[in-house]
Amino acid sequence: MNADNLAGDINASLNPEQRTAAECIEGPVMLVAGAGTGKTKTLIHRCATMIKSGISPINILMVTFTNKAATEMRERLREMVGDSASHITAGTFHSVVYREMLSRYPDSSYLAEQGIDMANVGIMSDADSRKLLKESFEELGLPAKAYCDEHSIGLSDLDSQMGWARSRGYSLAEYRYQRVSGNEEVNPDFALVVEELWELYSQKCRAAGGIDFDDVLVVCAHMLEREPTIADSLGQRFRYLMLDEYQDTNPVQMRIMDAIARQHRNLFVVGDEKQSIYAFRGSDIQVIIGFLGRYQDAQIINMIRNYRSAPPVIECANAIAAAMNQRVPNSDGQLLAEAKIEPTPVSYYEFGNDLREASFIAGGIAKRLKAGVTGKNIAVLYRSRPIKQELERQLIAQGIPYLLEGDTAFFQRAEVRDTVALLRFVFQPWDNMAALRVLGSVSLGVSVNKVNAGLGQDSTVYEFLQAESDKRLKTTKAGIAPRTAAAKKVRAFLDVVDRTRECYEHFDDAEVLVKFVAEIWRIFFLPRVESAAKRATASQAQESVDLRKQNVGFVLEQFQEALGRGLTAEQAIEDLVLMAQASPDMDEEQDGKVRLMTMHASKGLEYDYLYVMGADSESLSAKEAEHFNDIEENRRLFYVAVTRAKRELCVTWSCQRLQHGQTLSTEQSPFVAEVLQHTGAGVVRG
DNA sequence: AGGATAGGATTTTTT
DNA sequence: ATCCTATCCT
Ligand SMILES: Nc1ncnc2c1ncn2[C@@H]1O[C@H](COP(=O)(O)OP(=O)(O)OP(=O)(O)O)[C@@H](O)[C@H]1O
Ligand SMILES: [Mg+2]
Repeated sequence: MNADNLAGDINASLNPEQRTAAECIEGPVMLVAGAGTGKTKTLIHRCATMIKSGISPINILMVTFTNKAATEMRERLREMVGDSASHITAGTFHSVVYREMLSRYPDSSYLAEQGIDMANVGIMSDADSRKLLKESFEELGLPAKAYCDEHSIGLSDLDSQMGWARSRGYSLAEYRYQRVSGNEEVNPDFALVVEELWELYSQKCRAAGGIDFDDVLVVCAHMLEREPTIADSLGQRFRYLMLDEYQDTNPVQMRIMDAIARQHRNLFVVGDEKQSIYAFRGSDIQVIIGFLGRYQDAQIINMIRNYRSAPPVIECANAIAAAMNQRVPNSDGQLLAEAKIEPTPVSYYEFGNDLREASFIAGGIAKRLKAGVTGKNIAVLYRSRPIKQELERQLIAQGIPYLLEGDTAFFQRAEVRDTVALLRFVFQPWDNMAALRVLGSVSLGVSVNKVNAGLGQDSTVYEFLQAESDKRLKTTKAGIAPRTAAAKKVRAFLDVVDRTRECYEHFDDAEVLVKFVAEIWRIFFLPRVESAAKRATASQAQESVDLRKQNVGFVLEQFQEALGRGLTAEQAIEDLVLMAQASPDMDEEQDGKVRLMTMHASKGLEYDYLYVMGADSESLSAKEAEHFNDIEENRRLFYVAVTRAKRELCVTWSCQRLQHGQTLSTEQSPFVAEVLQHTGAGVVRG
């Protein structure tokens, strides 16, 4: 079949390299190119080309870095090919692996061996796993504790080691093996403590009926490698694999994709090694750098034409790229400016303190808005969230509407987590984590400590509560004694929980179901919220109760909406846990709001007017110079940040700023210095 | 059950 | 400096 005839018109807006990539659909292909060269655009066109040429969308798997990116892909694809776009599988590694891989092969012998029964296991939220990890840490044996004290090792050190090992695909057994077999990379005493923690933690996860985010991927990788028939069956379903942001893939994710592509080898990856910025979370730049080694017949397509940014921005980006040391071979990493945008020089501003810096930026934004620029076309990027504090104050003071992109505060709120826990408890009574959280937030006369003390192995909190609800008063009279007060309360609670679940099992009415859950919350959770609010001042109190009610209502609305889309209750809960759901301010009018986000969160996005703030030597450099990669990664982060700009770019920093209540003296970031030297640009002192 | 208080953390993420 | 949490106390 000739792709040109069928797809020629849809790819008319592509340049020759992009077209080659979009129309080369068999075999391994890597599209590796700098920022703004149209990688993501090409990916979407390639998908559209395949569908137009007769490939069934159900055979296409597209993996993106965030849920939001997946939604946007599907949306843009729909514009090109219509409703068949909704039949492709698009999502993050975690959601795709959990839903389409682990859940689809519950009879896998590997899963059975690992004691994972997909019918009674749920994906655990980050907060849940952190809680279990902390408990495990406290239960470490005395020698381990002594070792930690002596070497001032904290939970975070052990956690990041565990995270690193699992991002590399190690199971506990394999991690232990590499210590026993004398791998020198990790201190064996340290590794021993990690193993002990890991063991305790896995037991707790199993007892809680939870599988954590890391394990979703590790377990899947092992399952596919141990049972190639499963990998091949997935390969038959997903005949075409596509991955965006390949530079931030970790080795387990790589193994999963390689396993599925084993037979057909139709693997299309897209990325830019100069934008690899998630190593702290296990991503490995070597995955993209080593692609050609793993697929020696792969077609490699490079692109250097940037269609996003004005020439001065490109000059700045090129200067940063020129200083990089970890590069894909056969390219100098330099971009050519193709966008027809009137050039405005990049400006670099140094301020005496963070206050002046913030008010300069707020003032600049106000000017642009006045000139008619829409808020959503302006963004401010920073390395870490505290950097933006002063700016937020200024924006509020000046009445400039803004939006924190990538903010998850909503899902961290107590009442939101309570509501999710309640949903989990209602529809997955075996979920002990959820049950315990519910128990801690309602007043049933049964404390969490009591349950923990009385809970036997292999029994659920639900069963424990059932037993509690049948406790009788001691009585000398014959006949059945009445229930204790606590037992009555527990009984009442379980009754309504059971009735709700039965309603779900027997009727298909999401609205009634959600009304039931809302009612449970009102009866059992609200009183505690109200009494807590009483202690605050009267006006604040009512506001906070109302806000909480609203938030609970919002979560339930999302849940109902997910059920309405045909998802099961379990899947709708997964959506909430994976935070694939919207947060409440998403249905407000957003276009007028200026965007504030971390540099990490800005990956893949673009804005007409861009401020990169806090570009100082403390935030944006390598503090621990012994880690060569940290320098490289921070430089890449700066590269990602500046390459978001379309028209104008302004880089700012201040010589003094407040950190943890103390004044911190800083100077310009070394990466800024590199750019200034390379481009000959000057600094304005504001 | 709920309040007070001491102690700890305080990049980057949302999967 | 400030916020959060765990723990102890009432
Ligand atoms: N051939 C082209 N002609 C005109 N505009 C293009 C072309 N290719 C891409 N663009 C535009 O350039 C911009 C950047 O494209 P895209 O986001 O796909 O780049 P990218 O390589 O994925 O960038 P990043 O590395 O930042 O993710 C978009 O606005 C896109 O519409
Ligand atoms: Mg992109």
